[in-house]
Amino acid sequence: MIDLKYIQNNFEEASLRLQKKGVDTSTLEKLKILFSSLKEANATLESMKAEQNSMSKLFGQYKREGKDISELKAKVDANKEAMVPAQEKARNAEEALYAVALAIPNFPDDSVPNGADEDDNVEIRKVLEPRSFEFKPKEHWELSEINGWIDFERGVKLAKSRFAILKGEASRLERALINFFLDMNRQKGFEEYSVPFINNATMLQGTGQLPKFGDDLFKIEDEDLYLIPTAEVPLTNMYNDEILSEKELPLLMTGYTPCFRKEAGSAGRDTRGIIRQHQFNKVEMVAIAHPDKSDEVFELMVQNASDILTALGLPHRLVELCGGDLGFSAATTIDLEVWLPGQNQYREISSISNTRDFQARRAKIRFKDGKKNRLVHTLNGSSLAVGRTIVAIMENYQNEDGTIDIPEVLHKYM
RNA sequence: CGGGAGAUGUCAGAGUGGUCGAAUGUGCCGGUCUUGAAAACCGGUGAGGGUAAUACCUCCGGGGGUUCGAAUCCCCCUCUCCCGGCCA
Repeated sequence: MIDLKYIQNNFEEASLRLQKKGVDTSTLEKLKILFSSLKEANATLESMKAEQNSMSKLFGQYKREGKDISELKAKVDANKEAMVPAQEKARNAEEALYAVALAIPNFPDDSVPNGADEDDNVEIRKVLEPRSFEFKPKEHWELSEINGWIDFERGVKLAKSRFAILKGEASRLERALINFFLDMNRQKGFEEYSVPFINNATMLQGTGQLPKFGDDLFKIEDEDLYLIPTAEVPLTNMYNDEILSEKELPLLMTGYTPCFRKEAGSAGRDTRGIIRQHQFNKVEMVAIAHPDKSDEVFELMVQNASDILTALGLPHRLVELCGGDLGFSAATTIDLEVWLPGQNQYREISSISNTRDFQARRAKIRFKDGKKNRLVHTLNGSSLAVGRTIVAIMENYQNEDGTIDIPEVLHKYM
């Protein structure tokens, strides 16, 4: 969540910053009004409560002294009755405020480029030269057919569209990749975790998926539980509502999980192949960092993801997202896009974000800074999306007859 | 899924209607003592909101209720532990 006090005290600046992310001033205006009316309602209610408390204390005193309490009781009863509407007002004000506040995205960093959508993203650099083919490279679903790697039809039969089955060598490749990614992350200092794939609503709110993006989540029937859309949710929220000591920062975590997404609003996009599935595997990095150190950690994460692609011999580029393409919780994001010769384009394979204190404020993750408690910075990034890495290997390592070579670094894993 | 017990500050653990944001111990921070450390002794030490700073408000698993007043009484829920069932 964004800092409401900051909005109140620096409205113009806040409004300008959020415009980059497409939030219009009227929404912020509304938020500001709701915030002041909450403060006003609370002030009224609290002074009534204070009065009630002091009268109640007197009550006890009078009784002990054997004094007459009928007059006091009348006063106290009247005040109590008067408190009911004040209470109602304060509760409504709070509800109204959070309904708006929780749906406002994070401030983008000042360094984030302006822009409306992915066309305005800024390429930072390319890594590795795409190989030149003496034949027309095939797309991964064509290669799948030749090698019998992916069973789309039976995946759909088991669940529904956008589910698939990996078979034989493809399945073993997936397992190898997961292990390879985790090992690479561990070498960079990320501690490995195996976490629940189902989390409750509080945690989803902590990282920003709820309440606004509930439509993208698979919910467990009759339970306050959801299938996780990314390991970012459980890893970050491990420290939900905790106060850390400064010396344990930064916490660097990694974990493999399947991810479940409804892909609402993606109808018609990437319907062929396994680029966009309702269930996919991913190895994730999450960091909880001191606010002054989160930029360093961010660099480490970006470099690590890029190094993994390089080790696999996969050409890729780093792209800085513009304001309009930035995710809800992110203050800054760098995407890694891998070269797909079959598609003849770069496609997203990793997304690394610094959310600053946005998630920390929602999830109440703090650290002791001397005597004070301060919000941490949280960061997350894929290292990497497993399914898309398989696609990238298929297309980049294909031979003219459709067979696929396995990258050198993976040999010991298969 | 059925039966029983419980949920209080870092942890342990008192507290059954007002003087309780909460005894005591422990941990942590600071000090005295010491060449230094330990021990001993002294002091400090929960979270959120509010304020210029005080006041002040909220929080004893969560929600509701009784009462002038609730950690304490009542109801619902969640979780933990023990016993049984089921099961990788």
